[in-house]
Amino acid sequence: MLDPQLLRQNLDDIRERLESRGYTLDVSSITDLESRRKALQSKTESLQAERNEASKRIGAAKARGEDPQSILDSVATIGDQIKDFQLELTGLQESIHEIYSGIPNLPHESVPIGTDENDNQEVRKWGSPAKFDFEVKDHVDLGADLGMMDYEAAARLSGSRFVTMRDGLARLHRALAQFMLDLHTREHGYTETYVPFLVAPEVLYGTGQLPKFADDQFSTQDDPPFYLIPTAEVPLTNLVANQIIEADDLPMLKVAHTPCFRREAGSYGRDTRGMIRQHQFEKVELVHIVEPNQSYDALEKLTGHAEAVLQQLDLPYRVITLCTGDMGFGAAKTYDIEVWIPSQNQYREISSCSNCEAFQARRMKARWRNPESGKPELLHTLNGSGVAVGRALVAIMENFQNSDGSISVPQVIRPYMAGMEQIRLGEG
RNA sequence: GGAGAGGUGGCAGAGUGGUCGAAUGCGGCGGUCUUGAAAACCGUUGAUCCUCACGGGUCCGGGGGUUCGAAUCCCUCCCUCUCCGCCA
Repeated sequence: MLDPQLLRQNLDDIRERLESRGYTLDVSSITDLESRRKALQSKTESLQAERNEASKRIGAAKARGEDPQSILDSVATIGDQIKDFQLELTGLQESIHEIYSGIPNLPHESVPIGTDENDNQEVRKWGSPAKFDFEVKDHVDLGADLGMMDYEAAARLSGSRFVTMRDGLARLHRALAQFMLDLHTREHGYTETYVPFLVAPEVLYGTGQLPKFADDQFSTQDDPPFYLIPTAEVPLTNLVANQIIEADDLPMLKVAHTPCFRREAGSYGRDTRGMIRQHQFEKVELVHIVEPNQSYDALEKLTGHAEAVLQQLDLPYRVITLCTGDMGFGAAKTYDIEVWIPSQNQYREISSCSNCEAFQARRMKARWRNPESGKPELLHTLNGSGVAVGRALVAIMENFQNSDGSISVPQVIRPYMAGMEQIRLGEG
């Protein structure tokens, strides 16, 4: 959520800045609602003040043994009036809050203006795609030929966009997550964190998935429902919801390995083949909780930590800055890291690193005590994949495939697989 | 799932209808004393909304009710703890 004060005072300016991300702010209805709210609020509050004052006089009169009847008469109807006003005021405030909750974050000034992914800017490239002297297979064929990856079996259990794996591939998948966790905790200073995979609705509100993106989430039928986390960003970031963090405890760097669940509504027909886009996948997620003036430094560091994973795995990638039109709802600035996928002859997203500034913190009421002011102030939150495990598996399978259909295990992963150097047919 | 106890400021803990946003202690901050520190003593110390400001409103787990007035009474939901049952 944007700062309501800022919003009220700079409506036109903010409308203009949001225009760059393809969002049209309804200035006139906001102006209208706000002016009605303002009038009603001051009217209600002065009535409350009047009642409080009279009630005190009644108490004082009784204490002196006097008859308070005349004061009682004078406030006989005030309670009902207040109730009516409050009802209307609450309604107005809810409408305003609903509108504000649906407004995306303001892009940072360094974000390129653009409408879609074609306007994203490449920041840097690392490594160079390997040259193959044979016809490359995609990970689906590689996995099937090894007998270790079966989409039909998964479909019999759960329908489309699920996978089953066995033997070497299942193990490689697990090893990748272990490797990433160890790298981030041992070398990048993150605290390994275990979190719930089912969360309450207000938790999804805090990070911005609700109310606008309810259709993308899986939920249970309980009342209130539990939501299956679409990313560990949700529970990790919400750990500071409704908290006031001491300056000494910042920055907080958290890492978690979790399954992620997404409906993928609206992506029909996209990436239907293989593991790129699934209803269930695993991800190692990085979250930074920082004081505001550190957040852009933190974004560079966070992105670097995700890149380190790919560098150690020796996977070629590039980093791009998302343009205003391609950014997610809560982000002020986002770097995507894209890994080389040989079968598609292109780079595909494997990590997305965002600075949300105070956007999520305001929704979550996540604050820190600024030593300079002594007052609680909003934190800045950042998140990034470090990295998507399923897509890393795809990238390794395709980039490390050999002409005989076997897959070489990257050096850094071998200790996690009892020294195994290759995954090949008939060997578990 | 059953039975019981309980949710009050950073923490502990009083407060059962009226100047209670809340005693007291601890902690934090400032000061006196000290070469410095500790101890002792004094002072100070919740969050949030509206307002340029003055000032005012709201908050004692959430929601609702009774009342001129609710931390306090009633209803309801949630959570925590203890015991039993079940379970990994």
